Amino acid sequence: MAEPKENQLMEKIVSLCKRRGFVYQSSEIYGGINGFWDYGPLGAELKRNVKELWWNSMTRQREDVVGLEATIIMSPAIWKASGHVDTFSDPMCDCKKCKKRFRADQLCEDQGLKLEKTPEGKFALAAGTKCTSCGSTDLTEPRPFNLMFKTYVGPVESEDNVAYLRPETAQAIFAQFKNVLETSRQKVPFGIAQIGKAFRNEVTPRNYTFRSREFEQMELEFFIKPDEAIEAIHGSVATVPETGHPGEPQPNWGWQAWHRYWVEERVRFYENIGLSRETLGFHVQTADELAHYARATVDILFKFPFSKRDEKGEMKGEELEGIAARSDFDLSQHERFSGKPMGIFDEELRGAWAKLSKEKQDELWKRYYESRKRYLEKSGVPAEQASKDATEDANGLAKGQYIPHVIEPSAGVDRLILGLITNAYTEVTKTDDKGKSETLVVMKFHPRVAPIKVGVLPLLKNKPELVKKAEEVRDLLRPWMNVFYDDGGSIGRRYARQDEAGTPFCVTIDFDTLGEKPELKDTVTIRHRDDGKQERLAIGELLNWLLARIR
RNA sequence: GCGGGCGUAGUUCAAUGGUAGAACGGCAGCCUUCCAAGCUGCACACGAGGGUUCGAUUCCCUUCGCCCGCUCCA
Repeated sequence: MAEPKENQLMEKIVSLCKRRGFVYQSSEIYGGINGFWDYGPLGAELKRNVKELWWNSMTRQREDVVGLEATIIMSPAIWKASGHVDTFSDPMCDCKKCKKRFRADQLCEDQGLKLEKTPEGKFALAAGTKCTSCGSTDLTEPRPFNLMFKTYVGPVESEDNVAYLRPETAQAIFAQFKNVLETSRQKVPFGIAQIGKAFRNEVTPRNYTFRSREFEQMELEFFIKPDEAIEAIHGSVATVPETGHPGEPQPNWGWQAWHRYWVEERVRFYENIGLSRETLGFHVQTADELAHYARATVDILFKFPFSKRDEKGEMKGEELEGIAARSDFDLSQHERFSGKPMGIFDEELRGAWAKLSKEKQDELWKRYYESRKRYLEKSGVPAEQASKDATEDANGLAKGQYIPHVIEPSAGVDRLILGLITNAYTEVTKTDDKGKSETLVVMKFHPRVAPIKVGVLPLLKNKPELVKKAEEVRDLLRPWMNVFYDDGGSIGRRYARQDEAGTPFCVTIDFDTLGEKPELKDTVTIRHRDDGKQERLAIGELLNWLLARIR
């Protein structure tokens, strides 16, 4: 019962987005292209506002985060180190009888067999592998399914110059970590933020712009000291409450406190742009969901109209952002694959270490050694080499050297835009004196993200004095915000148009503005989008009044 | 990628083997002293390609796209 209703809502939202110029299908005049979407005039403003708010709150308003803008195409070696070349290309095969599709490696494993590799490097199913659905052995050859978009650098298309469009922005940050550290005069703990396009050749793009093949990410990699270093310097690692914001960062925070901190910082961000806590959901990844290198991941979810309900009728929502504690995995991988040291030297740690008791030194040494050894072994380093390398790493720690750990809040911009749009969508049914009712749409965006901040409207179009004054007000506000001037049709129609665009305020220039009532000369009507209420304000106060509400 | 459904103005819909109408919206003009008022006029569509046919938007095939389910989602 609820299902068609939710689809209808989504359809209405899709129509509105097209009709008002928030979102269009990419390449529409050629029939479209699956998984790609364009933003129209209003959508482009909305998205720009969101990205600017993120960038501003993440970098400019903080002492400890700096920005980066890296290329989309990078050395393919980066994707080998990150694991994407391996994990993003699963061999798949189909059952020719019942048309089911399987991951070839899982299918073999389920039957106690092993996926084989031919000498040419192709995959082959083990003899006798059956379809787990219908039992048929008539299966297609396993075909690699690469989720990364591939291209060639240079005019010659050969395997030697294959490159990939980045499937995430994060890796560039790790790859440039040393450069940023050198040039920014930052010290751990600090972060590097980046906004940019990423590409994934999804099997099935679905749910409007939610899962698309080209999308934008806002990612922060926040580098912290390993807990063993914190303990060496401060005696112990701080514990913070499991819920709520832990407050201002403290020097004795370990990864758990930082992780907690970033989850709450991110929730604050969403609240600040109009997504209340009630519209959000949280998913704490369980041990078996976590990637092997991750210590913890909390997903921030948003309840979309297409989100499913569970058996209990509860809606969890879909992921807007994941905040992952990724240990020192990423930098370690790049150190191993590039051969370039990714560790840093911590003067404070070296000094503190020397003052520790032998017992404490041994304990911390041992713990660091174990965690490095675990990483190396899981990454395929032979046991003997792993323990040798881990010993070296632990000896390094004693001299003040370590590879920073990382907390990664990684958000999808386009998902957030869709969340803001569905969250803003409101229908208002009005009945006039004649009993005729109609449903109007009001897009209740937070003024901070609204594409148009203010509509400037002369009450009547055919009175040149009103038009002239309105144009003056428009020009007064225009350097400060996105203003929309409209003199077409009745004033009510123009209000309705701005409601659909989500414009929080409209300024109307009327005869009192011109001095019909002398005491009201040079004042205007301000009309509020969400309740239609009006107030009167002097033009001289207008700019500051608006700025206070849109910032 | 598989199965099912669907593609007609910007949007929502209608009709038809003889090349299409409406409502709303848009634009222009008139009018209009605060919430999609009114009048006049204008523009705009059969997703694409092929086939059958004297003739295809309509029937058939292919393709692209959208929706639902499966699959996938580092």
